[in-house]
Amino acid sequence: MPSTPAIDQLLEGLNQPQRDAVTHPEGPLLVLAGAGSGKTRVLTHRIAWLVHTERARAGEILAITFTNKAAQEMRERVELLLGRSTRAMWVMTFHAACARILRAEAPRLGYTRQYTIYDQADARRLVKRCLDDINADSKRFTPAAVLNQISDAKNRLRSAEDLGQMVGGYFEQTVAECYRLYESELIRMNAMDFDDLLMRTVNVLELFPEVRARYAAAFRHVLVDEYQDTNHAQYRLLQLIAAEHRNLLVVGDEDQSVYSFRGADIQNILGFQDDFPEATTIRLEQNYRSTQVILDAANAVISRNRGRLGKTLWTDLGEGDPIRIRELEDEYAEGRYVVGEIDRLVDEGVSLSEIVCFYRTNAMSRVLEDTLTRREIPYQVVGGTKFYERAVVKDAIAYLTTLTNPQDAISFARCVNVPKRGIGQTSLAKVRTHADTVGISIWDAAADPGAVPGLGTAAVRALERFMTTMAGLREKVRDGVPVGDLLEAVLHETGYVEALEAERTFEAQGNLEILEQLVEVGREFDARAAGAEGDTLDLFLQQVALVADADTRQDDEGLVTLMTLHNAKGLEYPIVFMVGLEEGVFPHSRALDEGGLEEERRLCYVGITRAMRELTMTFARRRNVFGAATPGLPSRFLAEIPPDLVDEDSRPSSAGPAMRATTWSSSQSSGSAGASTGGAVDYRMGDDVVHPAFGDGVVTGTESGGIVVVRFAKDGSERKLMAEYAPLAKR
DNA sequence: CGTAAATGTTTTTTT
DNA sequence: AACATTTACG
Repeated sequence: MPSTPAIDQLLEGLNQPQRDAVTHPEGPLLVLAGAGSGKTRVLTHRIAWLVHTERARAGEILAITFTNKAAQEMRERVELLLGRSTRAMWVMTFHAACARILRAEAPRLGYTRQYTIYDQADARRLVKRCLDDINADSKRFTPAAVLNQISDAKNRLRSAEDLGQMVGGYFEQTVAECYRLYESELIRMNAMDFDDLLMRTVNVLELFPEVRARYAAAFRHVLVDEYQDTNHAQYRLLQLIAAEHRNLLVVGDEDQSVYSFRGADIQNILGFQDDFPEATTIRLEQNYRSTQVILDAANAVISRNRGRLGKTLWTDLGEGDPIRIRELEDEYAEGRYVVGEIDRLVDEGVSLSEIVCFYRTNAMSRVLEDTLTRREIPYQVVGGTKFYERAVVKDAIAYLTTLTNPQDAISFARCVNVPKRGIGQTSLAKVRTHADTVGISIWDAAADPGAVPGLGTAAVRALERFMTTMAGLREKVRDGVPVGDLLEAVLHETGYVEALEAERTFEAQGNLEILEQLVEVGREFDARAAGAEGDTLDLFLQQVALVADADTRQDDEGLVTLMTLHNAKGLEYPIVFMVGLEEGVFPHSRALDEGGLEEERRLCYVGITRAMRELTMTFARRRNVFGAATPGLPSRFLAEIPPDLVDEDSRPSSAGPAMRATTWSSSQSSGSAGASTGGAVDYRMGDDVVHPAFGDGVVTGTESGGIVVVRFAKDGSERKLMAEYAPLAKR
């Protein structure tokens, strides 16, 4: 029997709970998977098992992952297990699945199949325009903040009307008004933002029962990874699709929920048993990744959180090395320390690809990058300025978008005068107004520039030339020219490449190389999509719009990896550095303001549990924030790690107080922490002081850890300074 | 209309 | 400090 050994193979090496999850017969299943407990294995083996035992055909499986990269990896692993293609399987992110459903169903909502997907920058630009249109006070209503509010509403499946009807003050009503206009603008331009992809899919499924029935029947088995990070729209989507077969398998860990700012609702995983009373729950608590010391530290930190389902990780990998905590002078010393350690590790035979450095915010990567570059250590940054967010790439994409979606005024505006063609803001505004008044698309208005009132003859001629070029390119789109060739044609016929070449700068050269990469991406897409139907350009644009920075990570390269803690989820590295463990940085001050301490702690838990063998955490006494030196105290998370797990000796920074890992939490209460610095001055409320940068001030308070609060006369600002280190003097 | 200077904004995290 | 947007001027 050929099937028996294969099934054995599928279950081989799995522990009992993993095996139970993989062979779960039918019905809802909740897998609470601690960090490093092999949840990806469970998911891949489960899918393979379903197909292999003919409980589902490939096309009946919908598997949701958090990133495109994870989807791709999952697909590859399932293919390896099954030994056959998984093309019919839906293995993708929520957003990609929704985009795909909407490509088929969006016409029911008044969109065309060629709808544009706006990224956050596009969306913000549009919100800004809407705010201007409704004359909102630009001081109180920043586009980013309002877009956040709109995004929150959409993630809760609330329409602009819903929001307007809810009682609320002036602020809420203005947001609702902006939302209403923003929404009608999106529809007019045949565009959706990221949140729309989810909400519109839910709309389609709710409004058209026959559509819902079709997808609900099609997906016999639905599997969801990182369930703790789903928001309400995603939750509702799963209910609509999975309520029938009830074969919903969700895998998650409430301790790793770190996306509440994106609307993720931890209640989704905490309440799964209430939603599906017949659900089975399986816990995976054996960790196959980290040493016991690392797990003990992680367990100790996360145990401070409330409202957990509760689980304790264990391993049989042995104790391992203690966690190293290091105090550095500033972020440069921190960078030098980390890079020095990397050097040492490399000498010991460690591969660069085994090393990762995590930080709280993207901006913190720069110092590390500089230091690595100086020491000539190759590295990769995951996140930061993403390929598809580079201005040149967005320009090129805007051209393609304009060609396929002529209603998209944002993309049109982006490319119409790049390179410079003499069609500036004033002319563009006239065209736009004309289009709005007559009720035609911006493309149609521009196609007949003579009819636009008040447009100068030079602008008319420029527009005519531009539109002739674009019309020619549109012919190519109609003829089904491959994406790679089309991109090439666009870049040359519009004069884009020539303009860059004429610049003759180092930067322009780099941009040209980036564009070559983009053309290459197009060609690769063509190669893979060969034989598909005619509208490959739309598919390409859809795919490009949903690429995330986490997807750009490379493995098996001789590169050190740098990334934010948020990007770290789901990954593991033998050697982990966590930098910037300072109050205000991590936990981030803004998160603290919003009551997000527990989420910050979960983020810390995620970081710690990425480490397999060695974990080093650093903090700096001084850090430049917004270009100004800011004193820092060790993060409270450091004090939450039991002292006996920490290596306390060999402080790299000779200067400064000899704070021990075990003592900094207690020493914070004494006014002059650390003691050993000479000349520590006691400040009292009301003392007149002077600061070289901020000028004269008066002490308005003192806080634990040797912090004085000073109000400065010059700008009336109140600042917290560390009495010991700040260049502050009594008068 | 385009350039350069001034001004404002940003840094929390992302599909 | 870095970058985007707005303003002033040629």
